[in-house]
Amino acid sequence: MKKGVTTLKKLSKILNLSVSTVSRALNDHPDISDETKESVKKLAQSMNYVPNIFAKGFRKSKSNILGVLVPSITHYFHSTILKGILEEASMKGYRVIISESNNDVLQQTEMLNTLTQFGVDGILASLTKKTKNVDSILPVFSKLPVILFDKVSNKIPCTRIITNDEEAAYNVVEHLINIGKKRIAIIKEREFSYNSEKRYTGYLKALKDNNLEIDEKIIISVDDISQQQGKRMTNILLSLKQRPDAIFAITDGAAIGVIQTLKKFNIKIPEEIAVVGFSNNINSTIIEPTLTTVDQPGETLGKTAVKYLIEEIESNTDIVMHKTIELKSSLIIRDSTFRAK
Amino acid sequence: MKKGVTTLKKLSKILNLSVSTVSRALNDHPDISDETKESVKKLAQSMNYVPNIFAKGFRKSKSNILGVLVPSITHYFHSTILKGILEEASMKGYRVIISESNNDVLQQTEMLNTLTQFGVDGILASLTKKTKNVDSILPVFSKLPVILFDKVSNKIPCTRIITNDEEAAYNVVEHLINIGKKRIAIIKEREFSYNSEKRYTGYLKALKDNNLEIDEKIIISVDDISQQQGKRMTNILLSLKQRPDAIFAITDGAAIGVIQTLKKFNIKIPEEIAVVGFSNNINSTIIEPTLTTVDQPGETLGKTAVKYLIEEIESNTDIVMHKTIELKSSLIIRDSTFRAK
DNA sequence: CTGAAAGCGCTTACAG
DNA sequence: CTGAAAGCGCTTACAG
Repeated sequence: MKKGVTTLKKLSKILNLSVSTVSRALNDHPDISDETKESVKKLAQSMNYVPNIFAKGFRKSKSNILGVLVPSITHYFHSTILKGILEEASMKGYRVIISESNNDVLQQTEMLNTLTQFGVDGILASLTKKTKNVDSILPVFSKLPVILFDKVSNKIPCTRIITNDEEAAYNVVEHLINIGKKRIAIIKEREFSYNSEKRYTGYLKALKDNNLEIDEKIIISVDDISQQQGKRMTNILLSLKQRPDAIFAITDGAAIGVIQTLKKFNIKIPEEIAVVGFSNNINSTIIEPTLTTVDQPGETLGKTAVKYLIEEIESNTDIVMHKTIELKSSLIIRDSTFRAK
Repeated sequence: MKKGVTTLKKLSKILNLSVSTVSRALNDHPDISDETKESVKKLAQSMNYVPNIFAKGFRKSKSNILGVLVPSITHYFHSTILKGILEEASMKGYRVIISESNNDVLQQTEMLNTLTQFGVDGILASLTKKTKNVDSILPVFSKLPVILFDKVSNKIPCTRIITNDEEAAYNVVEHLINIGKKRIAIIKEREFSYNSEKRYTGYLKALKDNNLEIDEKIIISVDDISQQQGKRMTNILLSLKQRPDAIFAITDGAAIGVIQTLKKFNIKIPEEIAVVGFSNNINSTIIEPTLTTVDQPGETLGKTAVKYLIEEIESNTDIVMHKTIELKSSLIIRDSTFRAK
């Protein structure tokens, strides 16, 4: 530690007050006279007094640091969530430690443990896709407040902040029906993906509500959804006797692969086959035709998650009601389903 | 603090040893017998002992936390740098606090100060483009180790980690010359942007070395480089009597705007006008034609920055040699300059 | 309205 | 090889 650092002790000596009084004055304790407060604060200011965060944290066993765990920081949607988290946290006087699980279950467990032992006041986590077994991370949830966002699990008792994937997918399919499509394929993830399942449920529901046939042949599940897989699965769909007239890919990345393959075969988008993605990545306006997709409110999601987490941290009761907050996302219609003339 | 937490005191009581011995055993102090060490470690393990990071940090006035400041976390290149930072830091036993300046000079100063007072051991920062006056952030650099990366300033005495922008730009221009281009335009930022200036210097040098005319009319400077500006500036370039036969945009975003505008006017890329960007964003493979660009080693840059920062933090001398580390980036040739048949 | 004192959990110079 | 004790900078119950 640099010498010359201003401490309560130094201030108290100069002012001929006790350390306790100085501490209380700085913390606006009601017992202290306005006069004293003023003189203390003035001196503190002029001497650039900054409380030692570690002494403080140590004393109160509170760090004012939030831990955040995401699968990958370069994932665009997650980076917008992080933006919201940073902003809200900083407004509330909290700092944010970020870690990545790299979509690896082992790393995820390790990171959660390290965050915990690093003394964060609470954790905001988005799980890896492959998180089937939650046993190894469950203990963390009983040690400190943890809130899950986006990639959540319903095997874990905690507050969850998500977007209305089911409804959004329902709207996607209704939009496709509205533009005259009748044979709507979906490219989704095979299993364990909470979000994919929700979107699939919305898809099924919309088909049923509109009395459209549900055909297993155009319901495609892949292990790891990606642009590559989008391409590959489109080839499969095109090889069917009865081709679909629309393809709903569960992610923008896959939807872009779909478009690229359709273009390769000179299939007219959206006239022959319409395409919809999910997430409104930057890419979705670069691809031609521009991609109809679902815009998810990343920043708002991040901010909301922070609000609920801090509420839990600062609440005095031990009984916490776990809520599931669903934020509205919105359909963005672009050229891949409907071209304005 | 939860009750039931294992502390050194508890361990010492159970083992009938002093707290000091337990502490030393856990820290592998040479004075302690192997026997004692073993039994202490065993018990600590079985009781899930985790050192209180705040007591430790407080005691040693070291937090093992690095502060990172970037203009925007959603910026793709920076998010890859962050990935590298997180990985390297976690390997070295450090955690990372991330903040954004939102490209705002005031927020930048504030964030640097907060990081400092939050007791981070050192800071990694990438400055806002508009950082002309560094007076307000200079004090931070004398308080603790700070390393600048990517968006640096040479008005600040510190270690800098950057990519070889000048050389990379030189290579871009040489590549354009090699494919037969003679009238190469550049779209750059107006001022104060360290990176833009470097790239511009490389551009000028390559033209001179190849005896090509430097024509002010095709050297375009914009305030805030973006896709929009790329479009607008292309319109200007196309309105010239003597059109360029290649456009080098200082960022991928702008280059994409360039391509979109050229396509609007049915100009053949690269035959009539070739286009090059900078950074190798995800977008650069989505746009058609795919974009020739410069790939910058984001993760390596992040890791390197962490290495140098930790070296400074852990060095015992007060005299630190400030270095400037330049990492190699590489030209990625795609369809916007050269189409494989 | 103010102060003296204890204590948060750890490390480490000093002593043996 | 081990222990007693001091102290890091802060907050807060207790006393006046």
